[in-house]
Amino acid sequence: MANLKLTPDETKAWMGLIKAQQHLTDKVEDELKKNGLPPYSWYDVLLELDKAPDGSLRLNDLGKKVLLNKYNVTRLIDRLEKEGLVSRDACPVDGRGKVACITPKGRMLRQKMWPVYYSVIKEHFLSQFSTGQLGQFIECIDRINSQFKN
Amino acid sequence: MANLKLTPDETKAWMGLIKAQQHLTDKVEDELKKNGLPPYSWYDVLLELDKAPDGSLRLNDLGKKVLLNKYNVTRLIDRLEKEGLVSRDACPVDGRGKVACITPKGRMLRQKMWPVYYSVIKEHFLSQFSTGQLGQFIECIDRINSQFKN
DNA sequence: TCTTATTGGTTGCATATGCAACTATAATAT
DNA sequence: ATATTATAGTTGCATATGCAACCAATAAGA
Repeated sequence: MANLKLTPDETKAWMGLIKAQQHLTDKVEDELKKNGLPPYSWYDVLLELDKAPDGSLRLNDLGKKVLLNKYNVTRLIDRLEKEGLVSRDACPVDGRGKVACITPKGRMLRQKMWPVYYSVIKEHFLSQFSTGQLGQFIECIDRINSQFKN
Repeated sequence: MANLKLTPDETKAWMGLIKAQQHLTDKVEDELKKNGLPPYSWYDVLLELDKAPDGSLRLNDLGKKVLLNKYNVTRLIDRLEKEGLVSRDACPVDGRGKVACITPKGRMLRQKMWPVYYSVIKEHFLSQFSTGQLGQFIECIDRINSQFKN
């Protein structure tokens, strides 16, 4: 059994990350709501679809991109479909599959959400970095994330 | 109206942060579950209470520390109370207030959760930093968080 | 003091999420 | 080909969260 203790710096780094992300995403949700816009999760999938060729992705692949498990993808797509932001079509190459396809209305909503989202990123996140720091930060973050690619 | 564009690096930093934190907290929840332990949110409040003098805090203050709004604090404390991990007492100095007080059972549970939590932090977070980087990282994160201290 | 506004906390109802079971199709094995 | 197993997606039920309304007590104003 190992030491089981974190140094003060280690604690600061970890707790800091948790709280930072919580503050930031709270702020994003807050601003979206204040502007009468849907939650961030909607933006997240609309963006992935918007970027995808043909504006469509299989639910499964979409789930991996936005880090949602399958039942939550199903239901999120339910809601978006109900609002006419995506359509849900049969997958041509796999009889089990479904693809979500972003509609023009969906693309427009994403565009409308972006400025609000953008301003939070700019004001509360990017503004806190000096020029060199951003690169450093990316390096750390990438290392962490690379563990989770598969 | 400004530019509304992020550079590739800015995007990487932001999206990286979001995904990193999502991966890491998913992993924490995962490991806790795998070990038959309650969710992270329980740990978070048990820790704050454990650190507090007398092991107790006003619900309101607790909420600020764990970044939960009041109704969620009420309900989280409901659940912890039901399990005998905290008691909910009247606040001596304010007739409106309530304090949550951690029980011995609560302290023990926190201790039991710690190694599981610790190992995720160690293995998936700290292990990714070279020595100098941690300090850099803290600096960035602190800047971000300092905006939100009221 | 008496009235009004604020604050701390709780609750009902609507929505969102987790879990396990289920259907249908596809991939693998014999 | 047939049987088995795995994968994609959905659904019912239980739990958790958000929102607005609420109660009770303190604080602020006239």
